[in-house]
Amino acid sequence: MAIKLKDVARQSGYSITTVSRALAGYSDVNEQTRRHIIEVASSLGYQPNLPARQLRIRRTNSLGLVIPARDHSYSNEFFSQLLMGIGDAAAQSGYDLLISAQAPGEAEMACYRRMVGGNLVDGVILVRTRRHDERIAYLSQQQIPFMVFGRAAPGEPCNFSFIDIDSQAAIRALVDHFTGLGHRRIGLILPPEEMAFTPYRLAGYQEGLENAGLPYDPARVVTGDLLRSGGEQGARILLDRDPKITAIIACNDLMALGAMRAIESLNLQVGRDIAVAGYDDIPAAEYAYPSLTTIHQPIYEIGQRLVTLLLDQIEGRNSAHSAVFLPYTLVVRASSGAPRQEGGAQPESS
Amino acid sequence: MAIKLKDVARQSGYSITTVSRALAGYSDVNEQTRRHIIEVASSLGYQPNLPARQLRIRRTNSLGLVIPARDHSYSNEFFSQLLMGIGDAAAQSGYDLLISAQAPGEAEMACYRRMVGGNLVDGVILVRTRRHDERIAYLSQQQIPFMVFGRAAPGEPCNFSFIDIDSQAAIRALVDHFTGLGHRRIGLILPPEEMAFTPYRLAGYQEGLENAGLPYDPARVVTGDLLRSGGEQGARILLDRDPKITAIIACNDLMALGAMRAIESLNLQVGRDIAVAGYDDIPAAEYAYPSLTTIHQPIYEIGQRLVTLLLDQIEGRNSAHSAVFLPYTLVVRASSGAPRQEGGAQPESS
DNA sequence: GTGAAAGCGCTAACAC
DNA sequence: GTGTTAGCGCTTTCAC
Repeated sequence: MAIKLKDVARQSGYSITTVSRALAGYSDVNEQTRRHIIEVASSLGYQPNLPARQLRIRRTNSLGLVIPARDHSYSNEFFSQLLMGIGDAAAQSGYDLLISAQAPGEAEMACYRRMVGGNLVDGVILVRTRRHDERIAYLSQQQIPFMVFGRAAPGEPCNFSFIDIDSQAAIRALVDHFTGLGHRRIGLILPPEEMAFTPYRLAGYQEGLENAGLPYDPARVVTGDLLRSGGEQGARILLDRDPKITAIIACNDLMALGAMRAIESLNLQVGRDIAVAGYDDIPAAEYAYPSLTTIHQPIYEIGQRLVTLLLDQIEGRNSAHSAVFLPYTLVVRASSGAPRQEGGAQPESS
Repeated sequence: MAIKLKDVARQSGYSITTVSRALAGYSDVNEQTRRHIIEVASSLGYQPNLPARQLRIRRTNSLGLVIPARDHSYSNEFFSQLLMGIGDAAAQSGYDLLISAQAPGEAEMACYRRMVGGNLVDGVILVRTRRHDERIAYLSQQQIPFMVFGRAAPGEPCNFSFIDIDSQAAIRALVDHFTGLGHRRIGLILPPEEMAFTPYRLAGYQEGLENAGLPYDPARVVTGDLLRSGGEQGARILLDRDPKITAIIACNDLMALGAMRAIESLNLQVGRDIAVAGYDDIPAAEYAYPSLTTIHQPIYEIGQRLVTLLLDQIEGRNSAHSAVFLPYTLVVRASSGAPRQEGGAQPESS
């Protein structure tokens, strides 16, 4: 049997109450007494039973996080980096992480209900907002503190605290970059429809084209599944529709790698024949194909800030909704060369 | 106030006891009654208070995992891959993960004591065994189910359940590979002393040399910190001691990348002037420098199996200690070419 | 097949 | 400063 408060009480000659207060650091305990009690407790190797405490005080000192199960994982690298930021910040403030891997769907919602309704966590971090996000609706309704990475889709109410990157500006910057180099036929591989950030990225693409006086052609835009395979298929479709495309922007790095594979399999050379750009997902940029232009997001830092802001809510330091936007970085590598063919002057026809 | 058993009882007209049993799926409840109770419970949105249940039944349905804090993180990629395997397998069996990020040291031990002694977890997964591992000693003594990735150091008792890779054979295979290509001056960058697997890797290196009839020269061996910087420094030292080295084996991929950087900074070419090999840490091999020869471990699968075996212990399916060895794969890429210089026939002198 | 009651280990009124 | 006591919400004898 484990040592409990009662044992420390008996051994030290004080009551359970006094022992509890002494150990909790309350001020109304004689210093003498406290020292003695602490002494006894540590000599007995006392460890408080945490579920009992949690039941009593309705706090757990843990944060909930539901990550996508592998089969549906859009990008491991992204989540691991985020997780490290969240984990480090949480641990530094004395919080544990309660994690469950679930694919979107009913089991995922049940997981949130269990964590939140079951009093397992003091707050929740939610990643990758979806359109009409059921999870956010649930958390708001439960009035539990939570922080979100990613604002709501355009037109939807965004009455919750979040951190986001201006992905619209980021994609626009990529397009500007390419048009600046003379590219005029630029393809885009979008994330799935249901992701809240997808419309922002499309908007950024359109703005970039407009900046350069280029027309928007829906045939240059496809949707991928955020996996390598999605990028590969997407690039195939784009090049099939228009073999004269000179640059492809994928909305995450994994799809960009897939696009590169497709390009190579067509016996074209990435960076010479066709430029490719990605977006964040592989923060360890050093490992990535050096010919990939990409948008870098400070994912680790985002994880840390999510925790900081969440703890502000939990510990009552700030009740207002916060909307934080972090800066991105355009990382240009070898692949963003000028387009290969007939100059860039003449307007294109569809 | 959240709905509790009492509310469901009142609303359904049955006692708390019966409601509890009906919901728990006990057989001694009238089917009629059960249906009615379940109906009422779900209409009220009942969610059991988990800390209360945990207190009562002394089970939490979660598994503990302490990961290294970033500053001390040897390799994020490695841990994220492992985490995904662990997370998926745990979720599939209805377990959550309780995670804390801690650097080795006193706070780390306190974390284990809190999780285990505080009744927060039903079992623990421990990664990267150390020499005289205090964590393992603690867990054994507490008699809590736990699984370890990595056996004990040679000569130390290994009376706990673990999964491991035969890293001795793996390093030997790398050396065999290089000597087979004609390399005769092969450097080795070892992991830190305190890691339990370090001696196995050194032994594999020595065996490989012996296989080829080459002498073992301690000057060809250095220790790194498992980070990129450690590999860079290590390679510098090795090349400083003997500029004629034609191959370097780093004991993880990150150090291998560091070694490559050092080589390039000396205006040598990896794969032509000097061959480089790594070991596991970056499972997403596709992203890695294509000129890296490496040993691949099935890290995701190891994570899954760790959970499977841990649950066997927790749920009483198997009480015996298990020692599982999983196979590695030698992945040969561009860099393992033949040595650059004066042929491979003459024996080397130190 | 169902209910009354005890108790898991802790914290927090409240009394002294 | 310290002790008595109630009770957090659940499961589980035990009685009927």
